[in-house]
Order: sequence, then C-alpha cells, then structure tokens
Amino acid sequence: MNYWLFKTEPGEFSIDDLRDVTKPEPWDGIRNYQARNILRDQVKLDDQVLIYHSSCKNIGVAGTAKVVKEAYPDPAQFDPENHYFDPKSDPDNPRWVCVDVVFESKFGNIVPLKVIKDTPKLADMTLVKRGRLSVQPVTKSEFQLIKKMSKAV
DNA sequence: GCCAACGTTGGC
DNA sequence: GCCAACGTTGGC
Repeated sequence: MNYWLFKTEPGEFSIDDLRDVTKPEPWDGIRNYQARNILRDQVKLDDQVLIYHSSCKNIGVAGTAKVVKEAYPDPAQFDPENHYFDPKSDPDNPRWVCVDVVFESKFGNIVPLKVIKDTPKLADMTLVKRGRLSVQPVTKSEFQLIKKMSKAV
C-alpha cells in the first residue's frame, strides 16, 4: 500500500466535487513528466491519496481518496476542445496518463499548509521541500499524522 | 548539448 | 499582482 498527495484547485475541482460524483473520477490533466512518471509507474490499485487544495483561500489537505484504476491514457490529451489537449501526443504512443480515484473522506478541518510547514514531523514532505509537483509521494506516517490532525469525519 | 528566453505553478 | 522556483523550448 502506497500513499500519495494529489493537488487540485478547488475552483476547478474540489473535495466536495469528488464526494458528489457517483462514478470513479479520472484524475486527468497531469502535464508534468515527473508527476506523469509517478502516476504511470508507481500509483497502484487501493493506494491512499491525500487531496490537497492549492491556489485558493483555504490552502491545505482537504480529504482523502482511494485509487480504483491504475494508469491509462488520459483522454483529455486527444480532445481538441479540452483545456488539456496536447497536439504533440501520438495516439499510438500516448504521452499522458491518468488514474481513477473515488472519494474516501472529507476532513472536518482542512490541514493548512502553514500548519504542515510548522510541524517538524512533516518537514520532509515534498510539499514543504519543493512546492511545485502535482502528484507526490507521502509516507505512511505522514499520511496518518495528517489524517489525525484533521479529525477526519 | 548548452543556455537564454519564456512559460507555469503556487504561495503570499 | 508579485515573484521564486522550477520546467520547457528552440537557436546555435
């Protein structure tokens, strides 16, 4: 069992949106090679995911999700109407992948980035050491501590 | 392959 | 809106 942190801008797609969908949600639009490699090679069925809200008023970890489908070609890359369309991606050799997730929990309280930064046990998180990466690994103890800090409902 | 210019992410 | 810290592009 592995643990991950996925970023999303709640203005685009939030933990509430994830909670309200009735089908597995494709985590699409990942257009960074390092994040792509993690999705493609390491994210496995039943892995646990922290859902992180970025670029918003209330920045921090907002809930959890679970992986229900491993990497497959991101359909958005072939759709010219889609914001994430990539004309350079070859359908015979897709450049980008996504995974499917389902809602697991919404935190009673968001665990703010500021609090994470101020927590010594979380100082090694990629989130703290290197901001910009939309899919990143989290250790089991980090995952469990953040969940505990949230008083998850 | 180098590197300057440009683009993006994302906190503040 | 600013800007630091990346990542990408493209000329040479």
